[in-house]
Formats: sequence, C-alpha cells, structure tokens
Amino acid sequence: MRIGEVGNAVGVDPPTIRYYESVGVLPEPERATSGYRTYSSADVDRLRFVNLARSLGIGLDDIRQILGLRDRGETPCGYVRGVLNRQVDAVDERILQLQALSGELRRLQRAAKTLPDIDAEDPCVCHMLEPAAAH
Amino acid sequence: MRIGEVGNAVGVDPPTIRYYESVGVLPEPERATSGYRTYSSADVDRLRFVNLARSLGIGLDDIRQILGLRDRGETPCGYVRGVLNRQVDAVDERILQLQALSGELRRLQRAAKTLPDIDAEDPCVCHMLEPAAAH
DNA sequence: CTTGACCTTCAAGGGGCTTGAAGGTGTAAG
DNA sequence: CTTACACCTTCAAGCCCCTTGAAGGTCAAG
Repeated sequence: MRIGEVGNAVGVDPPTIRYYESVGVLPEPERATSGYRTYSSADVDRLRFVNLARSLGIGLDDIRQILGLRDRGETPCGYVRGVLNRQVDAVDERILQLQALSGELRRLQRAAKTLPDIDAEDPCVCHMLEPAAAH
Repeated sequence: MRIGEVGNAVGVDPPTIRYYESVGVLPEPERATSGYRTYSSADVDRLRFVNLARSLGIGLDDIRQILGLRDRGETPCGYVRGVLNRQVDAVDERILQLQALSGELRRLQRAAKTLPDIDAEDPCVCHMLEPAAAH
C-alpha cells in the first residue's frame, strides 16, 4: 500500500504520515524500487492507533512511549491509564477556563451592542475592551 | 520606567514585552543613554490593553489591527465588535469539542479501571485505546 | 508521448511566546 | 574602589504539531 492509500484508509494526509515517521512515532517502511513508501497492514494498524490517540489529544511523546513499551514486549496499560488520567484532568481544566472566558466575552459583547462608537478625542483604545466597560 | 517595572505593573514579563515590540504590536520606546528601554505611561496603558485583549484570546494580528486603527485616529469599535463575535463563536465551538473529548476520555478511563492488563501475546497496542474497548 | 495524479526530499512558516548564551549597566554595601 | 547582584541588551534557537511550497521523479491511462 502506498502512502496516499494508507492516508485515505485511516484519514491522515501523507505529509503528516511522513512527519510521524520523521519524529520516530512510525518506523521507516519498506520502499518500492521507485523509492515509494510501501506499508504493511501492521503499519496501517499502528497509524490507526496513533490517529486515535491524537484525536484524544494525547501528545506524540506519550504515543511514542506507549508504542515503545509495546515494541519491547511490555504491556503499556499502566502507562495508558496514567495518560488517560492526566488527559481528563487537563481537558476538564481547559473547559473551565474557556467557560470563564466565554462568559467574559459575552459580557463584553453585550456591552458592545449598547455602547456607541468612541469619538476620536477619547484617549482609550476602545471602551468596549477597557476595564471601565466591565461595570 | 524600565521594562522590568512595567512588566511588574502590568503582569507581563520582559521577554514578552520585547516580543510584542518585535512583532509591531508595541512601538519602539525611548532609550536611556545606557540603551535601556524607557516607557511612558501611555506605553504602559497600551501594554495593559494588549494584555487584556490577549487574556480574552484575541490574536496579535487583531490587536495590531485595533491599535493601528486607533493610531490613525479611527474608531476601532466596529472592528472590535467583529472580533468579539468571532471570538465568542470560536470559544464556544472549542468548548463543545472539548466536552465531547472529555466524555470520550472518561469512557475510556472507566473501561481502563476494569480491564486487566493485556498480555504480551495480544496483538493490539492496548485494548484500553482500541475501538473494541468502545463497546 | 503526453497528461495528470501520485510520489520523493528538503526547507520554511505559523502562533505566541520561552529559554539560553554572552555580555553591558546601575546601585548599594563593604 | 571594588565587588556583588539584579537588571538590562541582542541574537538565536526551541516548543508543539503539523502545513505549505519548491523542485523534481514515477506510473498508469489515453
């Protein structure tokens, strides 16, 4: 299988696959005489795993760790549990931050609807984004 | 005022202030004979605005636009309204994505608690992260 | 034989900083 | 006066994960 077919099958574009290879997440595949990369179904499975993990927001370092454990015949399950715990915490914290941000933005957006445009003499950049607009 | 004092006053560290200057968000400030940057209170206000906008997730390009309009004596309010609208939409969409992700991660986390570790003969990387674990 | 889709490599860009190296300046204490 | 020490300067590279572009080679169909 060539890189484009693999990309279509898994949903990852060729430059990204090459990038994963270049950073050691995927091994160097076989090459056809033309120089084209040639992938086995095991390679495809591995890429599918990488893509799933990435879609869960797991970083390439963790993915490399997990695959490295597997490659050495060890069970990565303990490591995976740790990664999942960290990831859940990180995502939930990010959601809280963004919810606070969304509230603040909406407040400013409401204020922006009612406030008139400033005039050129006003020294502030724009009262819509000044602390004064907060009250 | 020197860069460190400004940084303390506004809550932005000196390398970041220099970075803002390098990308044209802040103007080049006066210099003391020593070469040290010397900031006026107008400079500090401008940085305060930049910092506030950044804390709202507004990009440096938009900030440069807003300040540029102001510098040319125009009122940036219309532009600011547009930025706020875009930003609210982007943040809310991101929250939805992350909530979906959090749900998926928690599902896998629960599965990971009950599933035993794989054994070395199992061909999958780790059943905690395989689609099979989804059911 | 040409077209056009695919593949190759290497290099740079993007966002918003952050960190590091190598050195100059300001100031207070000894 | 000298010595610390905190502060400042510049330039360059690193971070994360790709994405895009240039310049060229390969392959199957018409």
